[in-house]
Amino acid sequence: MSISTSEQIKQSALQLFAQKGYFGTSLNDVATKVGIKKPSLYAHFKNKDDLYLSILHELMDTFKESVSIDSSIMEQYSTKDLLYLFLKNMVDFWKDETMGLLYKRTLLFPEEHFRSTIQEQFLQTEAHTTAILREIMEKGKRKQEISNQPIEPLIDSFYCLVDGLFVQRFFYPLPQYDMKVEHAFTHFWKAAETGGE
Amino acid sequence: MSISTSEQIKQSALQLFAQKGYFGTSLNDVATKVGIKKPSLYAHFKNKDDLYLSILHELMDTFKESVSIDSSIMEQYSTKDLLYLFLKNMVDFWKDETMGLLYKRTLLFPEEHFRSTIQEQFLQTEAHTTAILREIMEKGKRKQEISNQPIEPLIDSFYCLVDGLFVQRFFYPLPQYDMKVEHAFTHFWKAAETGGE
DNA sequence: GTCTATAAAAGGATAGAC
DNA sequence: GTCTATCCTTTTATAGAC
Repeated sequence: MSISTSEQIKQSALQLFAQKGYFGTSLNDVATKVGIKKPSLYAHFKNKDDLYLSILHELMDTFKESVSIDSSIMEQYSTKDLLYLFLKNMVDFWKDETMGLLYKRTLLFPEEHFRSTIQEQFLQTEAHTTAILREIMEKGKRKQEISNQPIEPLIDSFYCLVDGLFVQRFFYPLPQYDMKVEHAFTHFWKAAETGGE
Repeated sequence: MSISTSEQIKQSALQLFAQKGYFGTSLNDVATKVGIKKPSLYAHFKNKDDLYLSILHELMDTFKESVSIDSSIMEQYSTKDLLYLFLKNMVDFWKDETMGLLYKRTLLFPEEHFRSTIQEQFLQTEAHTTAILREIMEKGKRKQEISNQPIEPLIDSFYCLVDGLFVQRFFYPLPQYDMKVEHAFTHFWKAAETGGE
């Protein structure tokens, strides 16, 4: 048994929305890519908005899952490794040419029509990631792997690092980019760890 | 004498393209915003692409001009002040709700149709900014205001800072954002200056 | 230069046969 | 579920009067 048509539609639409945006993508484009005719789409989705929103919804879920850290790993790893893992999870998600690209496009330039819906979803997602980040850092302070400083500025600082890498993925080819990630994280950790100034 | 219709069209279109993108903006939207009828636009521009490209072209010119540094200032200011001025010039450009926004949108998500044209323009612009940056830093090394290290990684590092702030302007309201800029630059300079590690 | 009228094409969406 | 045919609307673009 192979992949369902609904799933094929979502995958094709995801790619097109990511590359060309909501208005840049027509239902005809989607249908052609799947290999069916435009009206057949309506057997699977109410309309274009329904298709778009269902993709966005899955996207957010996938992102949250991607950056989550298993509790057993949370126990075993050092704070530095946890932070690096967390950053890598995000970065790997953005490396994806489809999901990562749509995530970026949607976050930075939400379609005006459902801006509030999108914003709400992102706030939830951000709350989720911030909770993980805070947990890692608080544990790091307890274990004295992170120097004794307030946590909020550290989180801010981490997000700044994250945002820079978020954009740089647009510009640099992969091996070069991976090195930037490495360097940036090293720099960040230097200022966070116990003994760092 | 007041502003010409052509100019009004370009200003209105600039705002709309920035906020809603190329495909999200119809010529009807533009005409309505200007207060004329759609066909009147064609007395000023060949077609939609012509209007869009002429706006992009001006945008790049304005950006280049914004980040340029007068030679007399180049002589007088310290390296630290020059770098800060240079960063502020870019950041101020992105603060603009219209030009800055269109710049970001175009750079990150160029319309597929003229992707190559756009990319070419950005490469020229980047060459321009990099030249300024290199000039500042080389002078800084000669004057021993910057520690004796290779310049390329320093430029990379500066661009990383720039990219992070580029994105963060989407998320933070102005007074908060200005503080982020301040902090991020301070952090950058610490690692660059003579005596910094 | 700006308008009305209109063409020509594309996009979203539905009806109904198979 | 998928197709053809069709509808309605929007969009880009042109023709021609004023």
